[in-house]
Amino acid sequence: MSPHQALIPEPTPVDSTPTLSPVIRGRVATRTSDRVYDELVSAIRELRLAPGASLSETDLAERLHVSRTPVREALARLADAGLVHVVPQVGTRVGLIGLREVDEARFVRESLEVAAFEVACADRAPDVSALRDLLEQQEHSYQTENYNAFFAADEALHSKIFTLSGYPGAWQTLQRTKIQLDRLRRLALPDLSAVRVLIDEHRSIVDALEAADAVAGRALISRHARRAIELAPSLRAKYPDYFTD
Amino acid sequence: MSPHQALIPEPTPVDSTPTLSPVIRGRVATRTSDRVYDELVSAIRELRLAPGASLSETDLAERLHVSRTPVREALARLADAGLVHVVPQVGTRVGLIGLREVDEARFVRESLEVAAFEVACADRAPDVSALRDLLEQQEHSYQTENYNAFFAADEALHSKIFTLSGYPGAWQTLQRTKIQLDRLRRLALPDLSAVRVLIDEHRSIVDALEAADAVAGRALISRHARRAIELAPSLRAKYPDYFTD
DNA sequence: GTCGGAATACTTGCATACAAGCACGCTGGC
DNA sequence: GCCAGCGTGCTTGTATGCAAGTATTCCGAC
Repeated sequence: MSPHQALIPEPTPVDSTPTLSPVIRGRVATRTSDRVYDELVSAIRELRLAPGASLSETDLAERLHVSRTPVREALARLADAGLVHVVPQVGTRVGLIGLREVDEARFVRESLEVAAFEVACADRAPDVSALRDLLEQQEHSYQTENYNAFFAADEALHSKIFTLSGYPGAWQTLQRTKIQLDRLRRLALPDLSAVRVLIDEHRSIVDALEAADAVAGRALISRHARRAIELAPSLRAKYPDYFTD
Repeated sequence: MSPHQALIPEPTPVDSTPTLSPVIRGRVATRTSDRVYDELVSAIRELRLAPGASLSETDLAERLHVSRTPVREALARLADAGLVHVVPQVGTRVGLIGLREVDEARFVRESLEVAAFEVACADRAPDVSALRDLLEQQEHSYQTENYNAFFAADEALHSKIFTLSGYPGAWQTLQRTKIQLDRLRRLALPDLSAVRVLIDEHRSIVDALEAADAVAGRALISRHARRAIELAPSLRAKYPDYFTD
């Protein structure tokens, strides 16, 4: 039905301790609920769970080798974030990509990143060395066509700008609303020329930050934030079932 | 221990259907989990549950006449929002008012409201009649010293600005992070002169919006957003147990 | 062939039981 | 009097069972 197959994990036929796999993503996830939540969030963001896909608590529970309880708690948090929609006695499905929500997320992202950029400029000469390193990583990811690595370096760069502004928590806030945009970008992903454009824009933004040019940065970030959303129409034509107004 | 007594509800000695009270806050809350969540959120925001207060799932469950399951789901969502902190096998406490978090929330609020204001100015002559009505309500609340009514009208006014900007969802995003600020303001609440200042600032902001003066509005909103946070030091001196860095 | 109705299978919501772990207090020894 | 060690009680985490409701599907009547 889509190029992004693969539900969540393998059925995991045999395992020494099937229900206990406490270590996830480098950190110790003592709570099974958190493990399920992390798994579902990344699956939704990476489109391994397609927009509109039906979810069943019992199905997820046996796939993940846990009971329904932690699955339910994870789904409750996801529903709170708007990533899934739960209809009592009917079913649970992954939220569609709402074009209105996407534009609102764009607005929030643009507003916060511009503000963070200006603050970072106001403070003394910002240290952009870490940003330069991330640009190098992005170039390397571009040349090796490693989209996942590019995504990670992209996230890290934008996050770093908030760190430089002195408001790293704002990035956490932003990430909550940004997932809609992430799914859109992930849909448009296998586009090397688009990645080229993004990297060049990143470089311009870093240059403006190094020069503490708030005016230029504002325009650059504004345009950069609108990149993803301008792909929406063609993507909706290609994957009409994934979208809603 | 504090002027904000009252845990959550009354013990509710007798009731025809104790576990079933589906109607809450005007809307039908079919899910008990949602009812508990709404109750806890408002209790935390209104300081009926003090920062740092210990919560027990079993205690909450029997107070609300429900089982632990919906309480746990509500707490999971609250923990996701940073309002409570759950330590496995130890306990759950209401999150303290983190001064760093408060300043970050101020940054997010200021950034988004300034951006929304500018967008609202850019669009043709905005209709400020609803805002004028809300100003009248605030004046009335001021004269009758009805702080809760003022709070509601205050919220409505700021929300309305986002509606006028065309990004009403950004207000939802903002509310998530704004709760920290709300608690701070609630602590400083019984201060009539402060309310006077806030209303006057609101009026100036509405005037600037009607005149589509983005530059003036930016400065006004920026100052307005910093009002709450400048009360932090004295409040921390008064309620040291409620705060953290 | 088509339409209507009832039974069935599935979904989520809630309550309860059991398990594991930490903190505190009490008791015994020194 | 003080300290160490153990036990009890509390906490949250997870699993399971039951209830209520909806969608679907199958069967029968027309």
